[in-house]
Amino acid sequence: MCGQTGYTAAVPELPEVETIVRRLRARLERRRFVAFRTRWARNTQPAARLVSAALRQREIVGLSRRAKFVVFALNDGARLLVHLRMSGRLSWQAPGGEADEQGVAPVRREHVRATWALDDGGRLLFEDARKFGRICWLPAGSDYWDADLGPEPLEDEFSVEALAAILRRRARGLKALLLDQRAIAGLGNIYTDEALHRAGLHPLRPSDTLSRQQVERLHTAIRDVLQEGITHNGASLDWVYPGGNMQSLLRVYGRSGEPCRRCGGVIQRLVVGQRGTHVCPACQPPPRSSRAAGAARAGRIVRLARERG
DNA sequence: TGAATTGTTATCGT
DNA sequence: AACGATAACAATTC
Repeated sequence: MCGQTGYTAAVPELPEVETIVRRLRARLERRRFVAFRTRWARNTQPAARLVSAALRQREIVGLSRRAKFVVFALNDGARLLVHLRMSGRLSWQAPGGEADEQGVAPVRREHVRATWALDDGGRLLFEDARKFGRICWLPAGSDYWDADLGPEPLEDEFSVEALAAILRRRARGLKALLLDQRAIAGLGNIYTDEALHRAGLHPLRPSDTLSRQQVERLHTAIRDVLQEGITHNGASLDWVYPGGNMQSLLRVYGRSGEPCRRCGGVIQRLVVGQRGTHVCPACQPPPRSSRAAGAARAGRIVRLARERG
């Protein structure tokens, strides 16, 4: 069970996208696109016929991940980006065969929004129940996209110093900052909650108030939880992203009402920036300001209850 | 049945 | 004016 919440979503974050890329790489690298079709034009930029023309006979020279984007590097220097957003999935279909399920949920034909035919007769399918996913073709040399993304947290450039500078530069709640792809690339709701719990930091803690030791703990927590996610092929919480094992290792996400695995306290669910947020109140003490705000809210609720009798 | 889910963008407030 | 917080929105599932 997931506490009081009836529905959870396993939106692909950095470890899930990395896993998808690794699974697809051998199937796609050195293949050529022979056709592209979209059944939901709004998800494709520029217009589908332009993308189709641009991709025809282009070879995929590299498949990689940047933030939560799947990146196809093409032999003319252009790049094709796929962002899965909330419910996107990419699956490979063998020549003349069924989709390569790898033992996971079957392709839902009605949710296939785009297809790429490959020169070996195989096909790449883009399924996306909620239609929030995006397909974007970038001409050679275009880097405006990359410029808006923060550092990759698993790369060497993401040092303790780099994180300290990011935290110091702005005075924001830690959760909002970690979710901001312009600050750090690749974290989503699950791994942000997990990293903050491991670091013993509250999601509302102002980012510019951390001690050096706390910055170090957060740095370690972010890298460890993402690396662990990749090692376990990501977290599978529902039909969106099957095939991973990380869900059984989560310490707070989706565990409201259950005991903290570190201290035994009860995991709580709050809403921070309109996002469901999971904390251990003992391991992640709220900042003074949020404690005061919480007390004021609680007082007001009590008063209202009294007034109503 | 409606609450829950994310990233982007527009708007509000300080 | 600049920046941070907040709301609205896309569409679907259970």
